[in-house]
Amino acid sequence: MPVSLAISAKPSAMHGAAPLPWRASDTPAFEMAGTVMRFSADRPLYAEGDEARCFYKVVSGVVRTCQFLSDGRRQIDAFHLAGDVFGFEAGSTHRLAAEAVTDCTVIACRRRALDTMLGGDGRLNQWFITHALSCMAQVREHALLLGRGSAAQKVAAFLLEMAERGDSANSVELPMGRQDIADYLGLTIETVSRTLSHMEKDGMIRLPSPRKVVLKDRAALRNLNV
Amino acid sequence: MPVSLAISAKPSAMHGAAPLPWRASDTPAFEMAGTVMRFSADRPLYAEGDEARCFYKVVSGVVRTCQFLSDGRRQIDAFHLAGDVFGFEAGSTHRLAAEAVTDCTVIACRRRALDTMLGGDGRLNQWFITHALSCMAQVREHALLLGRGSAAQKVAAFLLEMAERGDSANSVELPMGRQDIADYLGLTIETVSRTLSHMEKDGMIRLPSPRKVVLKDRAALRNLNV
DNA sequence: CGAATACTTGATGAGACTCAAGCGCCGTGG
DNA sequence: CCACGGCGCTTGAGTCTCATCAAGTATTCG
Repeated sequence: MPVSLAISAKPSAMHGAAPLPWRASDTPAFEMAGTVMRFSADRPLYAEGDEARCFYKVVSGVVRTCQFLSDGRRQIDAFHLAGDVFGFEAGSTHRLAAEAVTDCTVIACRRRALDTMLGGDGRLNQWFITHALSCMAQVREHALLLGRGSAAQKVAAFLLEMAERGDSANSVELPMGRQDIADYLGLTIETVSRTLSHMEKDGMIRLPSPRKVVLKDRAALRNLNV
Repeated sequence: MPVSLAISAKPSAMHGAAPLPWRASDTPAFEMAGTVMRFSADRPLYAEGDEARCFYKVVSGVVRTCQFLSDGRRQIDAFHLAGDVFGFEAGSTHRLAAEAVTDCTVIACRRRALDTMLGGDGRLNQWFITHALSCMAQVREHALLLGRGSAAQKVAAFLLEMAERGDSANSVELPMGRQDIADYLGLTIETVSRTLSHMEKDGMIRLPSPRKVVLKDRAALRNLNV
């Protein structure tokens, strides 16, 4: 079931709320053949170490890429929303597992097909190089947050990121649970929960329901930034 | 003073001691014109925000890439040793500052020259894409260490990395001071120092001098790993 | 309605940071 | 040659943040 896979302008990860070095106009208007696949919430798309035959573009829903630590903890590397591309690897295997956060639809694209194209199409090359470098900047941002940020800084950065990636309204619907947030930020669910409660008490946010956050004072959240 | 800039097989950063998805045989045997430059210890090569006209390859000595945080702390992103390439950016400016750790010699290569070549040479494209993805994997590794590792895990990983990147002998000569190590690992100098002392007491390492470390029990160090 | 799941809240403790002092090395100057 | 000062590193004591352990509440779903 080959389907058009327009590679979008949006970078593939949610690593940083920082302004991205990325413009819609930078994106070449190329398309690639792919296969539509559906996954229901919490199903794996692929596991750590699986052969990296495909990379993916999210059509709808949310996907997380993550790795499992020797002590059983899990580090979520990124959340991938509609339009994001993920699963492109340097080596022959996936270094990160990918799992559906919500029910989702993705387009899978054979990597070999891309490899053959990469010799020829200049714009395609440019796009992938820029995409890779762009992702790297985001990973760095995330690394900084993980390594240097306090719990409050982490949660604030996360909320601002989610707001920015959504319709950027003040009301944010979180597609993932507390455990996912904690594993993304390198915290425990208790600390995430406490930090959110504390922010509500301080008037920075409102929590009409666990999954819904209203940003009341973006400036205050931003001021926490690393 | 144009000089040959053979892009080496070694990835450009010291982000993880993990086996790299990278073979010497993968490297295209292309060369590029560059300019030799020398810097003495602690001198900046470029600052955060500088226009990214060039990228660099280390000939000798050590360079660090880092960013400064709003509270005055510094995060070292990577140490670049002889053969490493760094300073290649997605956008038009350097997101990270680069500074000489020791006296060093680098080859600077104009980025524009590369951009024009990227349209044509397939292998060159491949190399850069792979290089970028490879670096990303290392940044991820570093992010994991920063976010999830204990002080002992961080220091152990750092020592193993340094050993692996050097001649891989058990005796490692550290080119940087404690503050650099601390800023690389997201710790304080006191914690780095204490951790090293503790490891010596436990018989994992020996410290003949502050800058010299002898790995006595690599397995024990590795067992600390995240 | 009841059970399971997700989330919140509280009490306690471990690990790393901060502040502060002390050590050792090296270069300078008397 | 030795005294001095500066710098990098080490060590110690107290504090703070976040993880852990443990209930308790809310929400969903059978």
